Amino acid sequence: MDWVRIAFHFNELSKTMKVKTRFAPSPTGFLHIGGVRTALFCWLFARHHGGQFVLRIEDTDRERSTQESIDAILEGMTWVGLDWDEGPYYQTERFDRYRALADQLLEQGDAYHCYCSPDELDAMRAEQVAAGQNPGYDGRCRQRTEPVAGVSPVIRFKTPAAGEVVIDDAVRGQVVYANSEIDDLVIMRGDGTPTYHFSVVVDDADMAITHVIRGDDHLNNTARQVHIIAALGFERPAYAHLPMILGEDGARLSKRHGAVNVLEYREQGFLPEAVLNYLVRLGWSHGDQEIFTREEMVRLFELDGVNASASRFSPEKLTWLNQQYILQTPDAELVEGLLEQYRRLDVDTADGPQLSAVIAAFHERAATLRELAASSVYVFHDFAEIEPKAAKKHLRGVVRQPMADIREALADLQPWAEEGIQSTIQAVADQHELGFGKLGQPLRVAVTGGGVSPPIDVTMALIGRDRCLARIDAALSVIDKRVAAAGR
RNA sequence: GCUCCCUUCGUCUAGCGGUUAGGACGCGGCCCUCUCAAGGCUGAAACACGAGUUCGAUUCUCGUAGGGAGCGCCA
Repeated sequence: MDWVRIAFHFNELSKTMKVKTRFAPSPTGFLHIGGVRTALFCWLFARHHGGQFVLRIEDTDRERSTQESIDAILEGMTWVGLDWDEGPYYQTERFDRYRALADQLLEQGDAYHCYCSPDELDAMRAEQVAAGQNPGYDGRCRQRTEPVAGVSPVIRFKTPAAGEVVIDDAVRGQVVYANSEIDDLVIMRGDGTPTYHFSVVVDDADMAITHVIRGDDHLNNTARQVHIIAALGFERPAYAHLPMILGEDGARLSKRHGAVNVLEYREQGFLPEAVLNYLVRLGWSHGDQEIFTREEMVRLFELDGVNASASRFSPEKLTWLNQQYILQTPDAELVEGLLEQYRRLDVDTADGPQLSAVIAAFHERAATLRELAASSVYVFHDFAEIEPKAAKKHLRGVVRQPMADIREALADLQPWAEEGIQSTIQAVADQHELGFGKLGQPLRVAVTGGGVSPPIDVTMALIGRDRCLARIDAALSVIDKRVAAAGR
């Protein structure tokens, strides 16, 4: 069966030659989340086989390539920790090489100059579509012998007119194209720069790429590239075309789908490990396993676990995974990222408890570092006012006396620690014949300004004695005002 | 329009001829509980449709439908 043959072919390739993959983004924007998934699979495959991973910047389109984009790509790759062994290479530094090979094709008779104008080409395509044909260049300049004055010609590759191309793809199986469906594509622009189809082929060969792993939007392109490879006498790499990642609505991922720039996830308080773990499960699986360490991913990743159908991006699941990672990551490793989030919130953490203690107390109720920071601000800064709803519900006359008793006992508590705080509250509750919760919640509101926090003893231990006493005093006066108002 | 690819719960997926079709996210319920979480248990929820092949199809083949991609002097 074809499948078996293809799988065998892949295994043999991996064994006999050193595996080398590449990620080749074009610097026309930020590093896309879909691009990261592609890079991840390339990286995993290389690492799994003890091979090399190359980063190549495809910047032949000088109109749209920017240094800013290059920086964003490098920063994004670094953030998620997909390290490369070679590169980054830049295609703009290799123009001489492309020109030389284009000349070679010209001499061989596998390419020719084309003088057609854009208008002429448009008209031709319109006609073809009207006639129900697959639009494509009809090769009208193949026979031309005389240059056209004033036109700097492009170079087109001469695609075989008859026959077919067969591509063995590691995820698609065998895909066949009739050559009649493939037109003569432009390989060199009028200005002497190469086009994508030409530069990829040359670079992949020059850089000895063994496995081309890329998005399946390139599947159709592969047929044309394979012809160029043959004409140049290069060896064909193995191919694996990955399914696309769609937005939540099933449409292609784009800016309107929120965060598509990886670096935005960093800003939102996601951990790179969580992002990678989420992405690896989009189009790849290993039985029922959901959580993979980086080492596990490298050890378990294989192309035969990659499926063929497109998947949708689910922010909910990413968020869940991120929380799992926040829960599992040693507190100390979270400190740096958390500090960055406090900085964004303008929170000064100098006057407060150790951040690792804050993390330990808050991590099970925060899905992102951003949430973790935002929900713990009161540990470092006083709040402007108590949430009205929480105050109304819990700061009542009945808790005035017990709360005052607690305040008094707490003032002398030694040491200021969870156990003592807990037993103090319990003692006062017992004394007033109240359940712990009857006092815990009002205290929480007094001390945090809201109704949600870690356990009250933990929370108060973190906030510190001085702040707690002052806030309880403030709450007591809120109660007093309220009682007075009610009594009037 | 033409060519190619894809199709299991709402979503991500397991399954590789015979299963009560499994797991995860999300959603509902219960437990735990000083709040909120986390955690545990639990419930609802899927093989797009139609023909074949076969003793037997979610699984293999072919159609149909739906979705995606490509068809540039973009990558």
